[in-house]
Amino acid sequence: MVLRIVFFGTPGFAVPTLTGIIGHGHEVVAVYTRPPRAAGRGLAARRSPVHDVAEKFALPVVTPMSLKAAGEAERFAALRPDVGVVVAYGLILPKAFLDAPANGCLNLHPSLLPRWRGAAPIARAIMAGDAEAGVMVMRMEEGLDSGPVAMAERVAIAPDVTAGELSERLAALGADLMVRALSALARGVLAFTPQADEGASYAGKIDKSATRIDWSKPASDVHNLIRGLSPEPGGWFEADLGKRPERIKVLRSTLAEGSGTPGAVLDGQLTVACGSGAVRLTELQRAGGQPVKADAFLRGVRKPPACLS
RNA sequence: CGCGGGGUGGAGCAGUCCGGUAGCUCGUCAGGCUCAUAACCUGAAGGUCACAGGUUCAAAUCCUGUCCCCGCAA
Repeated sequence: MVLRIVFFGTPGFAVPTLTGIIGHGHEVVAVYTRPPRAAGRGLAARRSPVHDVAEKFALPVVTPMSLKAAGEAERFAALRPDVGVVVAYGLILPKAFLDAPANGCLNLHPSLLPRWRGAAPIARAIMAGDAEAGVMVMRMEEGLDSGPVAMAERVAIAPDVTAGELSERLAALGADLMVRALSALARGVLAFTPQADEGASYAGKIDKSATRIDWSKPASDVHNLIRGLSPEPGGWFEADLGKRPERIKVLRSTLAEGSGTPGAVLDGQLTVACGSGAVRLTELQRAGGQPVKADAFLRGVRKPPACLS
């Protein structure tokens, strides 16, 4: 049975699921995505990754500023969807949207629910030092990411993996999971298990003020911050490399041996002392520059920094 | 027209203010040394200095315009 699907998604994370659904022959009758933002450096309005993909497949694209606006729920219901599929859309769906499709709305969420409900589950899981992450397909209800779960996939979080890498992996696994869930739904055999509320935690948005590296923290915390924020928005520190103090992002690091005053550079390989232990910075990005490996970074610096802040 | 940094052999950078031989640290290639090596020594190749005009005896450098990359902010 071919399902009539309305897809909701915005960033690159949602793209594999959209293309997966299309590839499995379902009828995507509309794609909702956040409107092009007057974002970017100059002013240029930029369309979302999902928007671009939807256009490539000549799918109708809908970009409401708000789903609460008059007529939006009616317009959605008029599409007569069998199911709504939501992946990192960026707007809360009002109850009228959740109830409109015959089978409700399914959401793909990249965490092991009930842990890390909310906005930034992948980054939060890494920053917290979790050993495991995952993706889940659940039926949406009014609570935030609290609906009953139908399918799940777990993955180990490797010691040095970055949020970007993990996100890519989960996006691919999640796309496959959602496709399977939709197949089961089409056959009428998709079953749901309620989430336990004990153990629930919330993954709040990443506050820019929390992206600065605090060298006085334990090395594991520093390392987890760096990789949890990599590549976006990026953990950073400040140092004077010869001209004036500049902001330097750290995209990649490893735990290392050593100790010293927090922020002190302990050797010629950018091993930096933390509150306890040390981390080695292996990929960095200067303001205005491209991300580079540590050796290239050091080659371009007049004097290697001795102390980071 | 939000603020700012940048484009210089394959990589990362200096040189630009104050015009006058294309530099540094690496990489690559060749040879040497070595039991051996990512180590060390010697040598070599590799560049329209983003693009287009202008000024000048002379432009990577000064002037004008264009393209592209990035940090911040939203």
